[in-house]
Amino acid sequence: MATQPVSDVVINRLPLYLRMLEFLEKAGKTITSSQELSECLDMSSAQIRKDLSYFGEFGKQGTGYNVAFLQGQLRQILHVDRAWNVILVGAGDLGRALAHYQGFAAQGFRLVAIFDNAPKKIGLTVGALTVQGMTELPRCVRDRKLQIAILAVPAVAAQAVADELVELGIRAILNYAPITLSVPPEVKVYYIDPVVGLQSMTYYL
Amino acid sequence: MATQPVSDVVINRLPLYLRMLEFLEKAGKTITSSQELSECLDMSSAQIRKDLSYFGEFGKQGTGYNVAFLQGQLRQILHVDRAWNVILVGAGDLGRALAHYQGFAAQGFRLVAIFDNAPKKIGLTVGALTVQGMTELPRCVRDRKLQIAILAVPAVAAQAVADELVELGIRAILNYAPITLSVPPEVKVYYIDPVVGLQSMTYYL
DNA sequence: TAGATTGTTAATCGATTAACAATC
DNA sequence: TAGATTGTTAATCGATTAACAATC
Repeated sequence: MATQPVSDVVINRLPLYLRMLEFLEKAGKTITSSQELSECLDMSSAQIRKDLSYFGEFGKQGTGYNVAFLQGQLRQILHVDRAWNVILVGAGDLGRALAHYQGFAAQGFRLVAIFDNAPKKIGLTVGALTVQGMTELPRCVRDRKLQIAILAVPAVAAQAVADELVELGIRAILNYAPITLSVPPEVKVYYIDPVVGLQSMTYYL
Repeated sequence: MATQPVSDVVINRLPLYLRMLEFLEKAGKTITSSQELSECLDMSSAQIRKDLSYFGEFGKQGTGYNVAFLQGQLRQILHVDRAWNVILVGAGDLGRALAHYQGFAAQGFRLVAIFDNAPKKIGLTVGALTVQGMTELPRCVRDRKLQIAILAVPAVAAQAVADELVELGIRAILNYAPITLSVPPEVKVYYIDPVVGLQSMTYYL
């Protein structure tokens, strides 16, 4: 319940709680409990209560949690009670698919620019945006003080692009390139590699 | 070094080791060490040695690991020393992008069919495949004894589709739908939700 | 009130790491 | 041989859980 450093593993679960609360709200629920959440999320109720307790007291004994209230609290904690501008680097198949994905904007992540270094791709229209050359990237990031980037370039190019992004002030990278990036500790990287997921699962087959 | 149950957290790191070994091999390295791997992957060398030790002794004191040999061993352990056939359910923007992604086949995951329930989408050509209706799904999975599915349908449809896949014998689901699925314990689910990644990172901004 | 559920503690469980003998 | 690095142990560290007083 105090402001002590909270571990990564706890932080990574908060978005799952938030997502479930949105789901319950859509289903018309106004109240829930750590027990109900734990069943839906397949974890223990003690874990949910403990995770939340790092940030405050959000429930009522005997009753549980108000769905809308806890949602609001989680948004504040995660800093998603505001919109974030995001750039996308890489306009290949994956990059263009990500640019079309509605789920980002639906959660307050607004794609404001797309970059690629291939002359063929520069100038292409992707959704509401036009692909810009990498030379335009520094001004865009600096002028708009952007902090979040999505990286969807080939593995061989990823580290160099990451270096540039970090240099420009980017603090969070959603990395789709199948490579572990080397970045300073103050920069966060979240890795998405479907092949890693498949290879983990085949172990059990 | 024995065949005891190895924890999920260890299994999930093995694909990262494999990926790094492929990278080192491409870079012309024939030998590496737990130290070198640990620096590239940003973890401790002791952890890497311990993880590998659950499965055997793959290195040589004083020398390190043969890159090609360790790669082969990891492939065997993860059961990716063979090709796997995979189906994709959902032919929206995301599904079609995944169908075009070359990275699956490059690692031995062959997409053999795509399904969707929207009449508009059925019959569309996506890469080398034609979108089939969901009514065709049972026969495909059963006849080919498929075990792996990629789920790229809207959140509201995901649980119902997952139930059907499990019923048909699917044992591993790569889930792109932003929802926690309820499946029996013998079925593995790997979750990919970029919004969850972004929301975890904004906590630190 | 009786019943239910929180927030928190202490115990347990599991994962990581430091250190080093073995040995290439 | 001297130097290097593994595989493994034991210690440390951190995360999860069981349990319950507090209280709505």
